[in-house]
Amino acid sequence: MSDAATLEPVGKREKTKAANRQAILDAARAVFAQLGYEAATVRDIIRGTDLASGTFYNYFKSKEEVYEALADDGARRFRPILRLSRENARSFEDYLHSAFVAYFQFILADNSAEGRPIDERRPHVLRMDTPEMVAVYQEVRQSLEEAIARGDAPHVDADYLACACIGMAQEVGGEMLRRNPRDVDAAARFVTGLLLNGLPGAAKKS
Amino acid sequence: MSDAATLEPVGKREKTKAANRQAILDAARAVFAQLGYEAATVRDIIRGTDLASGTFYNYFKSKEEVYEALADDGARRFRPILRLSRENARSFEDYLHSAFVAYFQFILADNSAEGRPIDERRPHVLRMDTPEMVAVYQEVRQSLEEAIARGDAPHVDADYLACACIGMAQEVGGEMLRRNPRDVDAAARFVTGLLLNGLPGAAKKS
DNA sequence: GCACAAAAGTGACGTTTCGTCAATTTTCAA
DNA sequence: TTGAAAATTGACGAAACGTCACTTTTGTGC
Repeated sequence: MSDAATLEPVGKREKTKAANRQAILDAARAVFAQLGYEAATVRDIIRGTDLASGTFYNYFKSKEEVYEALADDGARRFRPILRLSRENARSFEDYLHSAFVAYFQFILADNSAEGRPIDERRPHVLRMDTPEMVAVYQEVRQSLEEAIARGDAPHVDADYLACACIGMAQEVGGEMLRRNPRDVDAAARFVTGLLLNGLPGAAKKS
Repeated sequence: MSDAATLEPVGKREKTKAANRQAILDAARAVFAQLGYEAATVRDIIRGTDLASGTFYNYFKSKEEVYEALADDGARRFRPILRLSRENARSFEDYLHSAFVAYFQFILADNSAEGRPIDERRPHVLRMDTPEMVAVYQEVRQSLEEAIARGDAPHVDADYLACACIGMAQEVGGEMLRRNPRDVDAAARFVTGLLLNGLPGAAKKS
């Protein structure tokens, strides 16, 4: 019981460093939710921790960089979920559907926290340019490319297709959050149907 | 020749007021393009005009409000173009295609100005919540609803569909701008095909 | 344990930007 | 022409910024 484990933060240095960074991120999440992104200041964030103002700049250059780190965090948590969808899928349709379900559930969970309306919290949009965000994009594109190569999907422009999927996920996901009740599965079925068969595939069954 | 015309700015008051507002917007456009949105300050903007700093606040509450006004402007210019697409369309497919072409050409024109990379200019995303932006959304949704009612399109959830169209237009449009050459028509064909027939409809003709 | 060097934390400080406001100039209409 | 309303001006105090000399904490070699 003494040798294994201790895989990451060993020394006290690294442990507090990781803890401080996380404390700042947590505080930032709370502050953004409460004041909105634009109104929040670096001081507001640091006040939510027991650190001094100067310490903030040991970890991040600015409020923007904190936001990117949060986005990155989200993407990093989402990626393995997405991968699972791919591995467990029995068909291409199944993959698409479960991937969208995963994404919609993800944003649903991320937005169940209290605070002001979702839209005011963020600098308006999950930017597509942080490293982890790009990784998610690549993951999606690669899945699509493989499906095409395997013959599960027609020969389409994989980059455009990935963009289309992400764009739809974002906008339809946002609309889903605005609705009541929030029906993740219905939204996922809509998008999946639209992708596979176009408008006829998205038609309501009535 | 003396009665008609003079529909909008008559008195000198209103004329300079409109001119000042426009001067601020123009300066803001330039400053955002040059410094990026985040780095730009209210002072940077006002320095681009011959007005004093205090005057800025007679017209806008903040940098954010200026950005919204710019987005609003864009939407206001885009709306009639969109309407034309609808009126001149001979079929639903034709409508979709020309609407996407219109949008892609629009963002292409908006981004041919010099400056730093597109992504750094804006607070990341054409927000969907300014009044004119909402109007564009409504315009799209209404077109789709009419097409459905007319029987040109199947019975689908018009709100989700409008969101999907807008999301795809944004992301695919962004990707189109990143490419070289920038082929507006190809992008529009991709999206239209995807909407009408799903993946098979988006397939490359090869 | 002790001592010393490297790393990290602290908060006061000068700087920059903010938003306001009393004073001034411009416009309009009587 | 004149006076009141509207708009502009720039200086000012408040607020946030980012830095840096100094202190505290941690790791290492003796």
